[in-house]
Amino acid sequence: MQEQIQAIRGMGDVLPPDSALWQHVEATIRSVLLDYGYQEIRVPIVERTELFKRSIGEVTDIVEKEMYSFDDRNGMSITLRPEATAGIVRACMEHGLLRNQRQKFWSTGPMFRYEKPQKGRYRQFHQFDVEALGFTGPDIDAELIIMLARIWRLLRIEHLSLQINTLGTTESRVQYRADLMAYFREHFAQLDEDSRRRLERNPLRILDSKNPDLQGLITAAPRLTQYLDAESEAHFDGLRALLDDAGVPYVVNPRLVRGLDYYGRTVFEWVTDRLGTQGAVCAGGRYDGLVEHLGGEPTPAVGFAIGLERLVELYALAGLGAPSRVPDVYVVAVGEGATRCAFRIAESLRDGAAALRVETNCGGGGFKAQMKRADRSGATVAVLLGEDEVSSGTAVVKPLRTELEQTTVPMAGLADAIAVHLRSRP
RNA sequence: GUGGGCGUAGCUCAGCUGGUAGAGCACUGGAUUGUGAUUCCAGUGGUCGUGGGUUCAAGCCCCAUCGCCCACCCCA
Repeated sequence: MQEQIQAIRGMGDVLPPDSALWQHVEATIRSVLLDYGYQEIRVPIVERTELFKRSIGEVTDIVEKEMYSFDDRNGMSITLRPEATAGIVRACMEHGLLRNQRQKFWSTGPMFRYEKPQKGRYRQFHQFDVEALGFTGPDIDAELIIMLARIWRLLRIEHLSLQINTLGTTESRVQYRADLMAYFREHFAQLDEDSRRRLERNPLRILDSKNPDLQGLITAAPRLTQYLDAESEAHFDGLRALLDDAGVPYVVNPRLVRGLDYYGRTVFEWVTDRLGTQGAVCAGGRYDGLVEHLGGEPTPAVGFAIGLERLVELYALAGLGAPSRVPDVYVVAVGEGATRCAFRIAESLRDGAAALRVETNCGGGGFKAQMKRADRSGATVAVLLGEDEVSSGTAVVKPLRTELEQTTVPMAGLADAIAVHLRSRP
């Protein structure tokens, strides 16, 4: 016997009934984004490895050990995208979409990161990504966050809290970073193993440490706010004012930093405590330096990514289900003549003014078996066709959700007879 | 990458200190010959993740491997 081929580690399937949950979550998000004037952009799942190295940063975990990189047949190194921003920015530059223009884009699809899978963390995962390019002021930052709050509200998702912070400009952060590094070097002996490792590569992350032994040291560390330039401070104040006006609650978390190098000024994160340790459902921020860094004109930009697996899981926990889509009619047909008749009837009911949702029995079976299927389909009424009906040109209409009696009607009156039952649907 | 737990029918699981597998749900059929969701009866379905090893004998023990789960790390 042949070995069963399994899915690749960390790459899951979405099956019914979960797929209905995904559909609902995705449709809700898409609809809000379109309403706010964001347009869809579709970019390849594979890009040149160089793009991600340059945009995400050479010394990040993502680039160093999490990318799915391959050589293609010409020996060019290509990579399954670990995130969406790089590809979208590349596309914008390539097609001249940023020349004196502003763009509001959204995109969605799978991302790939070679990590050890656990709850809320997969090797193939899905994001909804939004990028606003060419906007400088805090208004667009606020719009993104307010828009997200609306999405959560429409999905009736609770237990999500918003944290925001500002990282200031690149210049101010460079200074802060240097001073912070110096501070932790002075207290090197007190640092744990993780923090020592972070010290050289990303000292800001030490501030994020969960180790209780370090909290005193962290509290006494230099604060980014002390380094903020006036402009960044004003930008952040502007954002907060707009969020306050909109009634979107938030917590300013001075320790909130980002794993990707290109962020500056606004950063934000929606987190939950309901999904275990991988609690970041949506994260984003400003990356004013990225376009220039990739060789384009200096272009302000801000965006976010929603982790769909995590969001769907959170939605599932709320137990709200998905809007169900059941047929109006299930056509039961026993015998070859009846089957042919059933197909004609089904199509004409679908074509009719009422545009009925019709499921036709396929796969044969007697009346009993077909009635069972009709019931399980969730249909409101069953239309029954057998030898007798075919020869007399009639059909039986049987309500499945009410106690009303079934009726036998001539073919021409079928749609009307069905309509009666659909109106009295519970 | 580091640690811990788990892997028995499609699904949820039971299987005592090792003696070659069971339940519920689902599915199929039946309870007077053309009719569902209740009830009753019967049936299909598993080389116990995979590969080795120990043993007279392994689902239960050992090793390896694949996968899942949880935490660290990181992040969506």
